Amino acid sequence: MTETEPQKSGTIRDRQYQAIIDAAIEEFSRHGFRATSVQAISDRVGTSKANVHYYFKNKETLYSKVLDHIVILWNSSFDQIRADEEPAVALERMIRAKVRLSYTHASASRLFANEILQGAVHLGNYLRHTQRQWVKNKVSIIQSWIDSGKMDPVDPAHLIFLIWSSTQHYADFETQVLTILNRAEYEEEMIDAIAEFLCQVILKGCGLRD
Amino acid sequence: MTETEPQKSGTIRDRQYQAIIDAAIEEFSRHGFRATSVQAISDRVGTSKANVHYYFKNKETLYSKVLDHIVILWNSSFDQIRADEEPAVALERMIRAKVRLSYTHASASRLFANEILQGAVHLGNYLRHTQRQWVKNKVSIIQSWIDSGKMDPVDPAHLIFLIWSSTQHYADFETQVLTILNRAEYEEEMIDAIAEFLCQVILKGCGLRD
DNA sequence: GTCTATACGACGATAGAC
DNA sequence: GTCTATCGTCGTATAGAC
Repeated sequence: MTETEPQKSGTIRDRQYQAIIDAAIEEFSRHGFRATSVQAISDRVGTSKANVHYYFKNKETLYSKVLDHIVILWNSSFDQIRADEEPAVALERMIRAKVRLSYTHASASRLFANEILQGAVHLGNYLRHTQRQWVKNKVSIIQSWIDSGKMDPVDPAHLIFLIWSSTQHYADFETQVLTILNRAEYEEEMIDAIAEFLCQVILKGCGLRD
Repeated sequence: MTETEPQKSGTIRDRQYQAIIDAAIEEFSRHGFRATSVQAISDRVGTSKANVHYYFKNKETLYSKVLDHIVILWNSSFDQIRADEEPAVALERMIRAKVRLSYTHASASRLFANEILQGAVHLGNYLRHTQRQWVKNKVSIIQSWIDSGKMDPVDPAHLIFLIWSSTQHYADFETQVLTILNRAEYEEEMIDAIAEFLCQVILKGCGLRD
């Protein structure tokens, strides 16, 4: 955190700021940018519409701050896999971390999905620079594992997409998954079972098990 | 098609009706229900807002008609896999069909994703009945393959979710995928490569290859 | 620092002329 | 069957009282 970013505890201002951000994540994640009203956010905080505008000059900047928040979370959570690791170990760690992230930060995941689905208007630069570079880096590591015969020759970029899609699915399509499985909400053991299932199929699918 | 559903060709009424449905799919798929305006739909058709209200009494019923449209498409495209088939053949056919569907009907896929993401308010009944039954049926077929030792013991429901998520990803997260791969749009050969990649990893991951 | 009041545009929807 | 005009509501955003 920098000194320009308010802290959770401290002055009323800082607590209000954080409360608005938290409420905004929930609202934006369910309805996207356009369909979310400042009224809904202020209701959730328990303050007035006008007060939200006092802290954030308009809806756009509030949305941007929320996205910044999530991008920082994403970047810090994306595991740094290294070329000198065993691919089975590194990929399993990556899959398990992403499954947990989808569980602990489901709203953030849905907000991200909403933004991409609608064309990533506000995240274009992040995708083009930060994330493209991140993928490029991981692709070259995976390729080095393939070249040294440690795993099957699979397309590294699509492997990353497969890990992203299969793990995020449980956050983004939570409603569908829970409805079909006839559950009210996820439980710890179900999350572990999902991680175990994905590790089994994906790692074996890359020639890293059995 | 029933006689209550207008045809593509025929009277002006029928052509207009279909044009509005098509435009609505595009708008709703990008922005979801709430953030889509009837104005945007009528602009896309090239008619007036009032005229859309002449064909559909309100936004809600238009949205419902569009969802019906997509559900029918989904149901007719979901391959009927049978217990007496070889699992490798049946699952490969299912994966390839879903990859193609994400390519040829990307907007429909995104609209569906938007609806689930926002809590599936309009699709709750479909998920609870039609789709849950469909999954139940496929789960028992996959389980029979496992019981007869034809494939590894993997959780059948999660296998279906894996196939759904990994294939839909290329439609729903199209913007992210294309940006990271630095492409303007998908090409036929890329779609084939994706299908091949997913078949390789998922089938091998279930003990159905090598 | 928070609240009331309000401006003003866009929205969904309808009525009525043609 | 389509168009213009218009209604009431809700949206974002601001000004000013306290």
